[in-house]
Amino acid sequence: MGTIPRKRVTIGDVAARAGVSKSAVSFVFNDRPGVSAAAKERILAAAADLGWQPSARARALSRSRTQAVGLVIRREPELLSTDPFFPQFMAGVEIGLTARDYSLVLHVVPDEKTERAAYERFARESRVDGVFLTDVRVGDSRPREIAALGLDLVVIAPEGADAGGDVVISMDDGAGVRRAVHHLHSLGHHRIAHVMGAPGYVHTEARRRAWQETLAELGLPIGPVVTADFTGAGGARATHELLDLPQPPSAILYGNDLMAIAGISAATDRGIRVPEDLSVVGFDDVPLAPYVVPPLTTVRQNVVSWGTAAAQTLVALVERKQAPTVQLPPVEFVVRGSTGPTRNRRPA
Amino acid sequence: MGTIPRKRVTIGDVAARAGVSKSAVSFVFNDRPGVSAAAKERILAAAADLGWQPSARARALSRSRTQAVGLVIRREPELLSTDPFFPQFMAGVEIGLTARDYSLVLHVVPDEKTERAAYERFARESRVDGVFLTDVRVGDSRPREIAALGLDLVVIAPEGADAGGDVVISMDDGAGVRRAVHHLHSLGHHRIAHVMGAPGYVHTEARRRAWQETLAELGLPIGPVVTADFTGAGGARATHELLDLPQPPSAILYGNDLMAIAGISAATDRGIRVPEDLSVVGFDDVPLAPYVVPPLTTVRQNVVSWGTAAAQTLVALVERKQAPTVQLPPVEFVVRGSTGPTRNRRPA
DNA sequence: TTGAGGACTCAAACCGGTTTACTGATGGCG
DNA sequence: CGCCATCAGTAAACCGGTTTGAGTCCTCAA
Repeated sequence: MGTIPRKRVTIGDVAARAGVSKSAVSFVFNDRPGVSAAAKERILAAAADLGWQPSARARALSRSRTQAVGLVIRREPELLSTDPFFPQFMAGVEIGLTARDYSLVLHVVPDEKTERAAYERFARESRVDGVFLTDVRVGDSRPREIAALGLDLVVIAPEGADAGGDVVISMDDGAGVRRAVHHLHSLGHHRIAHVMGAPGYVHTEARRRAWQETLAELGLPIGPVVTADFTGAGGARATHELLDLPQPPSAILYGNDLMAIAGISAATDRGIRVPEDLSVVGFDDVPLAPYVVPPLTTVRQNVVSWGTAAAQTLVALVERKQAPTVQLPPVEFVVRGSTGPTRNRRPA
Repeated sequence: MGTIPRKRVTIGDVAARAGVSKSAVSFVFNDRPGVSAAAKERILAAAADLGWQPSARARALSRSRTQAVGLVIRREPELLSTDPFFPQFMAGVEIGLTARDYSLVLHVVPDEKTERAAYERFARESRVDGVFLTDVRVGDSRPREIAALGLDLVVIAPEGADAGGDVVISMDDGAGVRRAVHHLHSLGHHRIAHVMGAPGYVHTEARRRAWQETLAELGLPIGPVVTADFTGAGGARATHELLDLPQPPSAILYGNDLMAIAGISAATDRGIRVPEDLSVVGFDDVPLAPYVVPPLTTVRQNVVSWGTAAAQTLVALVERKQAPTVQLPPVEFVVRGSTGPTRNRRPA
């Protein structure tokens, strides 16, 4: 005889098999008191036999909570596959979420309109309990909007960003920049330029500010700055602009690795050698950084750990529990071949 | 007086406001007949007034479907932020999913055990209706396992992969490789080596086979092959191995861009110039490819379109509808500066 | 005039859990 | 010994939708 067309096994089946009520099973699976050790054992055995596990669907409805959080990734197509941030961040988030049996719902959107729609959909459909917010911009209105939708929120932003009372996982972008400038200074560089990423972002601003403040502290002149956009093309353009200057810099600090690598390429095209004629520092430490010619000196941040911290914090927020205090590892500064001593020493 | 502590608005509120039953509201929101035009209008107005939208939670339970699909990303930490595949694929998936109001649930896992656990959790918790499977390996048992879990499945794999009856979105990895080999041949290259990616993957195998077959077609000797692992370190190691050969190749075709770029770096370190002494071809066209020195000749695939096709297919599968036939754009071969005519012409 | 059929509409059951209120049975204690 | 607190366990309500079955009202053909 064939197998009976097997329906999905439910909590009722488990209860029947263990000879108890549905409530008892529910209590056991939610670590609530009110079930004897013997009964608990029978219930667990029955569940194991039947291969039963509470359905997230049913649970979500009765608890009015999804056990899922959302992440909206907004990226220009050009930058989508370059950015080392999101893959690492998501890997970290995963670590923090699976430990608490949460899931991550993802939306990848191209522009602001679709981004807003994604958050609204999250809220209206009750698909997630809370969301992460990254790529914060100066004067960003999204935190308020998201809060208004009734979603719990954890913001990921550089230290010192105006958080307006939101829960923030903050990383110290400035520390890396400071180390970079000190490194260049110790190599004798005097004219240190900066190529900024896309304007408007808090982290773009934070990096520029740290660059400027460190130069001031060291008594160096505030070198030229060019605003770019985090893309390779933008980095190349900015580099040409800087090298066209009557008094070009001897070192350039870029807002990310992609621009820095494009910068090396642009310089090389002009016959300017790196690092003999020009020192280059990136930001991110993409996996390719050690393998470009010359290998890129850059700032490495532990993005995975931010993700984990952000996830733990968001889960705690959703469950109205005390958020664990997480210690984020400090930034690292990785010296490779793209920086070297300057030849044109401080002019008289 | 203060605002009344507002509860979540439900279908009942909408029904009451429109003066109809819950069923009528449900019918309207599911495009089912049986509601007069007048009633429909009142219902839509009421819903709009109240800002109501069906709750995904409740809908998932009553329909026994989540309107969400899952993607499990397994990547070694080293490769996580390098791989241009997943970000683009996810962006494409998003396009296909939002059109049908589906969501994407993501898990990023480090190894096989956690990967299996992720699929099991998807199924047991009923969190998703179907899943994508990528990075198919030779003799992969996962399609069977996933099917056994009762999840609908769409496999993304190179053409010719043994699909065992699964629904497959297949891309033609071989076409790109063939174009690359022809390109090198037309430049006069005779000894064309291949650096493979991580062994065991269907796409690693497909690329190697295409390389070999094209060489044979052109009457060229089957050059040396080295197995690597898609990482920069692996690519560098493989390159040194090839250049150490008594009769080193004049051109190397790599399994991906990261290895190719590391290969250029390794060759440069040895004083071998690219492309004068050695031509290099990558695979992927990462955004950095135009900006390394020299700019990388490589194969570009439209991964976004795979994602969209895969998403549309999976949704159709889940809903037991006819899958749309999607035409995937052909691969492109991008010639840049890392390939050039060989100096040591075909030996006598 | 009647009956069949179609168009609308609604009440109730259902999806599969969680939570609440309540019942018995113990047990500790004054 | 009597009373109250505690523990184990259950039935039923509930979460917020979808789906089914039955009922009402109209229209049209026989």
